[in-house]
Amino acid sequence: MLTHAAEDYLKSIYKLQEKGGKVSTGILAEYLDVKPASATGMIKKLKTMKLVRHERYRGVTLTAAGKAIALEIIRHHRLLELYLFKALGVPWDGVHEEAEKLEHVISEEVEARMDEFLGYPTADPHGAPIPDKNGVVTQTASIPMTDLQKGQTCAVAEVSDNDSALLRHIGSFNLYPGTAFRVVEVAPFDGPFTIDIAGQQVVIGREVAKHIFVDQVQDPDNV
Amino acid sequence: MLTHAAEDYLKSIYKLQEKGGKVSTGILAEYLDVKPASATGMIKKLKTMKLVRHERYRGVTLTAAGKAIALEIIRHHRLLELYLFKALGVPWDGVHEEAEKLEHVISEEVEARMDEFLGYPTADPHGAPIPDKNGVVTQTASIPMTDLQKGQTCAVAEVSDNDSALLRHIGSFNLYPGTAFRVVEVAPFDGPFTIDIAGQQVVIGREVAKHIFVDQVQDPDNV
DNA sequence: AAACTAATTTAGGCATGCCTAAATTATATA
DNA sequence: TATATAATTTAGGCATGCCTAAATTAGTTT
Repeated sequence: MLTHAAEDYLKSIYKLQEKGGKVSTGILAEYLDVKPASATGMIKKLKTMKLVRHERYRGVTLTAAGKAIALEIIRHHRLLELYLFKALGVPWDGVHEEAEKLEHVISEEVEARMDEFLGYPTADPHGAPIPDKNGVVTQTASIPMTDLQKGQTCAVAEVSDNDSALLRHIGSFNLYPGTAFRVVEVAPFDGPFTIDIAGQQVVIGREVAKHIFVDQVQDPDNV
Repeated sequence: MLTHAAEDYLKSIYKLQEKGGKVSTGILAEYLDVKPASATGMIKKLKTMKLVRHERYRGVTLTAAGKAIALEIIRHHRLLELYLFKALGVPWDGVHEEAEKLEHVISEEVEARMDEFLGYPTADPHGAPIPDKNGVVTQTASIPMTDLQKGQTCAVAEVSDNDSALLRHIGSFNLYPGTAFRVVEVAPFDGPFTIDIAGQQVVIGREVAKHIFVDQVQDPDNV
């Protein structure tokens, strides 16, 4: 079995590969809050285990085996987040941290029981997709809220999960995934967004909006 | 924060202290499946942390601080066992192993939510007492099943939790804590027990009976 | 009391995974 | 092309927690 640290490296490589593309030692080290020299060491070890490919000075890639493990850990993480949120009522700004520890430790049995309890869900409380038990990820297309125009309606698809204070803030406006809203006003010069959620008007700063992703975007009827 | 290993040592010292009395380095090492030299090393470290008292060649004792941590871990373990059993339907012969890993990792928040969900329980699925959040243990008096006489009635109070196969065996007779039964026959020369559970007669070998503890013992009416 | 046995502790080693500092390689600029 | 800068890797160290082998201490026997 792999160590927790090794699992964290594989998970991080997968995530960085998803958005960025090339995963350098430095980027990986920064993401894991570790020095580059430490990342080099773990990369070497993972390479001997045939979980990653690596060419000096050229970055890391997951092998099929490495990707499978990364997806397994991500699945654990997201299932746990949703389970803690729905079954135990842990507030959504706390589930990430908790799942970060539990994801390395739960058995396949517990994974399966949570999955069943939750009705085989496809997204965690922040809207991130949950890989199925075969490692298949169903991605949904979404755009950053900052791309919205005045008058458009949409639904929250996903929010960043790593900043607890930000999540509390977003949660206070009820901007959970699935929530629909309409853009009432976009202040000029990269100013805040005023939106309408179920009749309530709230103002969302640009920095916050960058961490919110939406889908089901529709233009206003009267244009 | 303590390491998982240190927590396991404290927990083990507590448990050995409970039944045996004096906890020697050797006993502790054997219990933890570790060499005596390793136990010596950890004992030294725990001593510098003022979690145990130790005199060379004379055994270990928990300090108040050490006992508090031990009880906290045991509370986690037993709450987790019951939660996994009741909320997720993990079979009772699997919950021990799972809880063994999770006990070091859950937050106070999750502990509290499980406690609430379960209605502030006082015993785990094997009948072992769950310390309350202040570390208070409510012990119930029970006797080994092997002390029972023909004709007596009683209820299962507790069963050993560390042998998975044994638990499956006991479970197949429905001998869960709380289950009442009557002793129909005790075979001579330390032979097996024949008991009546809800009208069904089953035979329990002596070796198995040693791991079952009962309370509410009553003598037959017609004697 | 001396000697033997059992328990415990000390000493030295190994793997993991982090660190800092120095050396190396790649890339961009003059 | 030569040099400066940035990224990466190597080298050596530290803490944790396990191991084996050897030394020490305690307790028991003769």
